[in-house]
Amino acid sequence: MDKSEFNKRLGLLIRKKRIEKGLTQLELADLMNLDYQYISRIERGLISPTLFWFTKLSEALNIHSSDFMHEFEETYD
Amino acid sequence: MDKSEFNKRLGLLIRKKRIEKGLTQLELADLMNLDYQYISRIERGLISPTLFWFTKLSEALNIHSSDFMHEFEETYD
DNA sequence: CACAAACTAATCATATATGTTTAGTTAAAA
DNA sequence: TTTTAACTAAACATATATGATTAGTTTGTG
Repeated sequence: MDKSEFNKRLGLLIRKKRIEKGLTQLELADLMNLDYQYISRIERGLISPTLFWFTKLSEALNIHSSDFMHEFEETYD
Repeated sequence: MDKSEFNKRLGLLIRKKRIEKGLTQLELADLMNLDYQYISRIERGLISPTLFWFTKLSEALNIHSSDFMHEFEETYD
């Protein structure tokens, strides 16, 4: 899978999880101490977060990053 | 955990996994189509790879990235 | 010791992630 | 329809990830 498709699929899953938790982009961004435009870019697949930020994002969504990764892997099996 | 400590712990685990698989930094880098100095920097904790490259790295090491993350989480519980 | 493979370190370049601001769009609610 | 919250989009800046080269160090092996 190329980077572009990877990022798009990742963004869709992150958006799904955020909405399931009832959070806005702004609220999620506040939990991570960064700006919500960053969340918007991730969800639209424009960027691939570093592993450090992916872990912070998982914590903010109350999901183990390993579980998050597992669910993500299932989206392209 | 701050970014610096996060990266150091991640680097140590990646190095451990690479050596368990009997790969040199160069061989691992070749599997990922990038230069081995990049692997060196990750293992020394100088950088945090993007999620995309972390996934590629996991594939090259024949480990599910979710399992990799799970083992990583255990290093700081 | 000598030799070679593996790795570190430093530097410089480029690509991409991240920070910030502003304007515009969408969707829901009054 | 008007208003507002939520979001997208685009531009610009800075920080960091990634690419590449070169020199030096470590480590194992003869």
